[in-house]
Amino acid sequence: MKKKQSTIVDVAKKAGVSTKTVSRVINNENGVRAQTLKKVNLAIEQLNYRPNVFAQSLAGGRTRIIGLIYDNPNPVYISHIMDGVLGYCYQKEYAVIIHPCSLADKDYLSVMQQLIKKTRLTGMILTPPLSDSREFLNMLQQNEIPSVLISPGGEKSRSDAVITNEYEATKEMIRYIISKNHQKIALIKGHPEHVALLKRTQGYMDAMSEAKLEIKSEYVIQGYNSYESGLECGTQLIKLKDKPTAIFAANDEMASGVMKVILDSGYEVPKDFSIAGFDDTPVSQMLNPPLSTIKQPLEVMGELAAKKLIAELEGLDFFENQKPKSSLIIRESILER
Amino acid sequence: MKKKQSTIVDVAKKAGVSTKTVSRVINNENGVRAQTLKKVNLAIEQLNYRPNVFAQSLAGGRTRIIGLIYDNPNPVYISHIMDGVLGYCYQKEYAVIIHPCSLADKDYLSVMQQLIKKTRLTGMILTPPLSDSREFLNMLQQNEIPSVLISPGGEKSRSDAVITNEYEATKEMIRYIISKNHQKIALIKGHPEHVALLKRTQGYMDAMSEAKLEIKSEYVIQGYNSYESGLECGTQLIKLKDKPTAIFAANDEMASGVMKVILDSGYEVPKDFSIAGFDDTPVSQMLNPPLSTIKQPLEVMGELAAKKLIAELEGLDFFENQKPKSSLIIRESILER
DNA sequence: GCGTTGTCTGACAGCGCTGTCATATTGCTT
DNA sequence: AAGCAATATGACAGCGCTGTCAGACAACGC
Repeated sequence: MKKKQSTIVDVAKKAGVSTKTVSRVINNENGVRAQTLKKVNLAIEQLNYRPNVFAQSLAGGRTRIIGLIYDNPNPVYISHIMDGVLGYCYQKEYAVIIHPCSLADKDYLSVMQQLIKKTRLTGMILTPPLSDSREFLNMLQQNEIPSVLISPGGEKSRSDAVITNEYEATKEMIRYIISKNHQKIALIKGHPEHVALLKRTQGYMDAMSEAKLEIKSEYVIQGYNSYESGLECGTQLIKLKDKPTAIFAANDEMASGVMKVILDSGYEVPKDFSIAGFDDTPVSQMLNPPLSTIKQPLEVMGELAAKKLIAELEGLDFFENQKPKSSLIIRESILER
Repeated sequence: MKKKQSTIVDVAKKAGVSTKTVSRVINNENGVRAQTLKKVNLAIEQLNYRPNVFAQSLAGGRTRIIGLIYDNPNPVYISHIMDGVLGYCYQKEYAVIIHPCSLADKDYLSVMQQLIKKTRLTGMILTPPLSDSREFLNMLQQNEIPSVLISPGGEKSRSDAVITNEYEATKEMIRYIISKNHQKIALIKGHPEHVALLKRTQGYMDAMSEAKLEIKSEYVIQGYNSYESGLECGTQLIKLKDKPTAIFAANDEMASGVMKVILDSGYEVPKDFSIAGFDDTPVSQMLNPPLSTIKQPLEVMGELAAKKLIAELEGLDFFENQKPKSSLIIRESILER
């Protein structure tokens, strides 16, 4: 006795309507009388009916597949985002195609275009730094693929973006450091091509100005997001005559590089230098001393992105006015002077 | 002028055969004359034809979707496995559904069963510790879902598993430590429910025996894979009268916990204690001192798993007799005595 | 009451492919 | 050369759904 999945025909029969009407119901089309709606929904429930996605896609010419595209060397980052996206999509019966994409690859655009053709996906979620590639966005527009951007750096806020209070959080962190009587605070900037990280820079700048602290140009160093880059920047910093007493790095990797250099040079953290990072990667907890950092609610952000995208795909309005909040994680790497 | 995707009918016309024959060609069915095969393939190429997966699934009743299921707190681990799986599946035009699954969840089995029904996937790849759940495997068998297991701990080698030389690699690491004149080497065992990690334990045991070194029972401690667990185990170890001089932990998290405790207690690494871990998580490089560890070729393993699964799904024989090799990463956490 | 909108609902074709089964073709045997 | 099995190919229905369009029905004004 095989339990076969029931089909739209079964539901139609049971409800005493045509299959088309059932179709209308499952697609939330309007123009179905309330009474009919109820009948159909009842039948659906009783039969535990679930539309066959493949038939839907075949007939409708529109799939329920969205792409999650990333070019991020940090697996922890995307894996959390992913959790959020997957959770919501699963419940909404959308499939997710996860795909890497390297901006460094000359013809990444055509690769992506192929992906779209091949998988026939109907929407995309882009993580930084992809979310700042104008070309990419244009390509999507040309292909009529709706998209949602996670933490785009760009100008003004757009409805199709998920952003957090990175700027404010950074500011708060710098303020916290200042409150510990630090005045000479250095900044290691994020990769110049990751526009999103500019907000971190901006947060630093503004917090410093607010406190009327001088921003010495030699305290602001261009980093490139990697541990190695942190190593280099740290080296520069400790060579300075007038050394900073605290260092904020735009991500944890760089912060841990800086810490390493400092420790290796015989200085102590946080006694000689206080350090803070950004991201709350697992490393930050395990560093010695544990690193103070900023944690973004990545899973929530992923979920929100999925919500926005699916709402758009289904032609629904979507308002979620609160933006996910990052929070300070204070550990032992910052000391009061 | 819209460029429509060409269909099987177009190909059939162009090649002067029936659609069914084209279908046979794209599915590698046998019973097609070489000459016909060539004609059809030519037409496919010329039209840049690509079968519509949805139509295939609808008509054939068999999807080309496989599931990658994980219950692993380490995002880095799965993300590398994932890269391997995705890469191969993309090229073979299989879709991958990635889904978490918690053994701790009482009814994870029915959740998984629902997933299968809902997504109609036809094959699964399981990562540890899922790959050791007998129940899970039974359930899959009952649902006739072929599967491939990554690093199952169990008994003998099975054709549907991807394994590495964890045992040998651990042994090698212990031998290396011994070669640095250590005799008192402690082991922090992996989570008892992760059968796969037993191989690490076994590697330690055998390397010690081979070297005719005593395995003091107080040197062998049960860990639970987390950083916190490492903290505890480390505490136990340094309280010992007769302290070990080297400590091998079954993963990097625990190793870093141990290191933290040691450092906090005023001892030095590697001067007082040498330490080694397993996994080569990003942390291991950033620790201070950097941790010696063992790196598994996770991406290769993921790819291999996908290869095996797809081969099975398509009824092909698959022989790949070499198993992916783990390698020692020697950093500064081990010192010659 | 009747016509006239406007609102619901259903019949039906067809999305692109594969399974079944019948038919055509080939190769081999004698 | 005829006969037969083995092999290769094709016709056709149908997978489960949605789009189109026409028909049924309700509501409304006069």
